[in-house]
Amino acid sequence: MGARRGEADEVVSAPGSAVDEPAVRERARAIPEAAVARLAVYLRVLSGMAEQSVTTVSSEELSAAAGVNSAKLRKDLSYIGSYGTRGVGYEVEVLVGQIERILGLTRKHSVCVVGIGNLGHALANYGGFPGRGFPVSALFDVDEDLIGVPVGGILVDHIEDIPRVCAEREVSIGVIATPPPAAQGVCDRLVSAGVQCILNFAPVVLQVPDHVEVRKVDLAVEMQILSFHVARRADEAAYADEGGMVVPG
Amino acid sequence: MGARRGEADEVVSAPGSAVDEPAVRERARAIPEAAVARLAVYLRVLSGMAEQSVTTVSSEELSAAAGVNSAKLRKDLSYIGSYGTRGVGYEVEVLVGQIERILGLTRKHSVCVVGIGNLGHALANYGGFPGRGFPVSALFDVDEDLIGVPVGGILVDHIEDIPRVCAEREVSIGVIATPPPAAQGVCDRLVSAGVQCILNFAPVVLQVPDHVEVRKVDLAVEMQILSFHVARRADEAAYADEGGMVVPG
DNA sequence: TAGTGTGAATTCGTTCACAGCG
DNA sequence: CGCTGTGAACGAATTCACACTA
Repeated sequence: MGARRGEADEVVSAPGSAVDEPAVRERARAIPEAAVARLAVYLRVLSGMAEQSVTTVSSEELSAAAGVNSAKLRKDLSYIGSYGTRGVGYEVEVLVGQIERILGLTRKHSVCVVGIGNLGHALANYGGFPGRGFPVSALFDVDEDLIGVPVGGILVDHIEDIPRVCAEREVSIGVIATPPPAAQGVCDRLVSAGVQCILNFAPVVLQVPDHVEVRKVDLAVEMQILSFHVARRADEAAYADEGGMVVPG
Repeated sequence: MGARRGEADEVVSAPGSAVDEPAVRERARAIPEAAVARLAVYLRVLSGMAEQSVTTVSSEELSAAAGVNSAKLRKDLSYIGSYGTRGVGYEVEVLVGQIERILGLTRKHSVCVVGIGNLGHALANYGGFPGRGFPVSALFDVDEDLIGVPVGGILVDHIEDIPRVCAEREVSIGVIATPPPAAQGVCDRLVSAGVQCILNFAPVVLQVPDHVEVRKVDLAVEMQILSFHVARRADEAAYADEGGMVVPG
């Protein structure tokens, strides 16, 4: 904390005129995280449509395919500019391009995977991560039997070499797929190697400096949230059985 | 939609007096989703503490370990009742028990995994899902070469048998790890088999009836969110270089 | 006319700040 | 006295509803 808190001139009208690259800076900061996640989903749906030679979509169609309501979709798209045509809809190609630009997908992001167990293997074998643009360019483990072995076409290096290898291959995203006890140590190495974005599959809360972005994928948490819903349903059912629920007209 | 929208008497004061099981029903519905996800994290941290024979924690300690601030932690815990001691903190064992109860972890939830590729294998081999309480009791695929083969101790069945097998083994959570084109079909089968909770690893937006709960784990989306942050950082750096940033006092 | 783009209203979640209790 | 538990203030995200325009 300190130098943060942008001067961001409120997101006012008059957006996408002539300019191309500039003016995006202020904009980018203003997009809510939740909207960014959805933009990625819209992008996938739109890519599918493009493949099927669909050229135009309305907010209604696109939102249905993406599983959100149309107001939310339009609001989300408005964060990135005005690329629709009133009375008509959006050009698929244009939206794909604009979302890719905002998400920074016009540039490649080298990825490394640390921890080549079951999951690490699965990740390495995706070979060029989901949706491409994310080439896996380094793999790490501690197991001596794995060092130097190719997995998904990449040789596994030792965890000690994270700083050197990550620097050489300009890794910008680190994926942690180690057992829990190893995760924080690996994370520290990645951070000192200059990696600023981390995707963590280990069920551990990572401690990182402010400038590092961590996203986590936590199986146990997901399962437990589902469990909560199962339980809630059971409670409601029991409640209804007791005569507590009013049957609607 | 219709019979929803609880009568929930506002969550007012005077909570955990004598009653034990009842009164929780109204309560459960009132816990924000975001808080449920965090409760799962607190549970893990607390379990770790219990293993190390820690008997008491303050909101300050626990929140630091869980990576949230203490106000949020206390608010989250207040949703499940008043189990702390003012001036002291919380008893680890008590909190573990209460969170497990709220998350429905006192009951086992049978899980099936559909799609036994790289990821499916990894999931099946966790054998009894993260944090236990989630025994994997069925596996499915379409590949004839896999049917009848044991993976992680369970025989793989054909996708056509989802309804029968899921009913027999009382599966309450379905995990989809198939290629994208197969996901919706599998989802439909799970739903018609009575599975009400689904964890979806396929990069597809599933369409399900209202009463089914879907959580998704979407690698591509996670990577793209990180990409967005990389891009934002780059923009900010460029902006600062241009002399646009005011160096704070 | 059909459908975008967006202020305004609303809902939801977080943080503050302090009363109350052990 | 210290720490919990929580109303109240705040802020972020969603939804509404309609002016606007191709």
